[in-house]
Amino acid sequence: MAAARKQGDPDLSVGLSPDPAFLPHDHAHCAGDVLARAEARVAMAGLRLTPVRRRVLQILLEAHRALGAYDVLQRLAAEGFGNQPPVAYRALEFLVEHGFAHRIRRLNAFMACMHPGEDHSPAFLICRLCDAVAEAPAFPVRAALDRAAAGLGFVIERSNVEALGLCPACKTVAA
Amino acid sequence: MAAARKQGDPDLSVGLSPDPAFLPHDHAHCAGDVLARAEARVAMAGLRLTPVRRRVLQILLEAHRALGAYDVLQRLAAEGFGNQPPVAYRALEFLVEHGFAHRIRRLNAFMACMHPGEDHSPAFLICRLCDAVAEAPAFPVRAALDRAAAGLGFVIERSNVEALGLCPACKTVAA
DNA sequence: TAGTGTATGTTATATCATAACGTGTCAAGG
DNA sequence: CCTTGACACGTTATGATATAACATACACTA
Repeated sequence: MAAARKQGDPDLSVGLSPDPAFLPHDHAHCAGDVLARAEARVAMAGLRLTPVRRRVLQILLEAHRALGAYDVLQRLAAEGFGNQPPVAYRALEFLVEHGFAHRIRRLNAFMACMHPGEDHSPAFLICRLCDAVAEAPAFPVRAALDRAAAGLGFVIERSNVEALGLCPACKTVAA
Repeated sequence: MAAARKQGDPDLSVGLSPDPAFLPHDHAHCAGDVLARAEARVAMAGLRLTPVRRRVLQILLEAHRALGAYDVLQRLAAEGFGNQPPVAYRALEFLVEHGFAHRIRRLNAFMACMHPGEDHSPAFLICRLCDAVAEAPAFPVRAALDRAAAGLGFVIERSNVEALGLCPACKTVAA
């Protein structure tokens, strides 16, 4: 499914391109620059950004919102890559594993990381009306979480913070 | 699947009953008292804790760990309730909706809330080895999250914080 | 009693995800 | 050169999770 729709709704996503970040920003930066930095980081780490993986990252960057694995797969297939689920899942797993993308569990979807290599305890703000997802800086959140975990003797390795609510635009409309 | 196992693993869950909270605690309190308080809260709120819903809550309390919807369903069916997925999903949805249970997305599972009516911005600490889940107090986490969201003009309605790592017991074993 | 709202039971299907295996590619070492 | 081993990709098949849609039952009340 397209992450931005409920099951059963028609897929209006192609050509719509709503901007899912809540504040105006330089979209060119989002795609081009992030991809360039990803290439650099991959080289540094001795990883392989293969054609499928690169293309999946591009797809996520271009969509600029959370996409389901099958959405990604559909686009891959249309370009001559494999058309079976594992192709998409494997590429997505690689990207998530190495911090180039994030998995949004509430939406069963994936989105490109907008700050690869930086910060990295992201919190996701998901609009329940338009399904836009913003990646909020969340160092303080992670710090508080670490303290809570420490109190129970738990060691955190990865954390996922997802908040559901209303983005500025939908908040206004709904009011 | 049982939330405590990977796909394909045999289901050893029946009769095992490992204690998923990381610190010693009064188990009787977990089940009996929590259920009693749930009954009270339901009455206050004008909700209906029907037989299926009550039984699902009991099942979650007894299991004392995260259970998949199909695990719950299996137990319901064995007791003469409906044996189709919606029966379990609807009851679970009710419980989650009203704060009697939580959905652990990383495990595709559900667990009883151990502090119904209190605090309620829980953070879940999930052990990657034994799949035990602890519900950590997370007021500071939620506060930090609210601040981050406010900076983007986003209004949080519900939040879900899940951390993956090692519980005290597994940390020791793995060392 | 008839009507209304809510919950449950059931059928069917949609959606998400992975196991398992074969094939291709490429670089390292013989 | 040519083998070997690691890794990624393509494909088949299936498993696991979740919901739409409709039928039935039950409680309340007008």
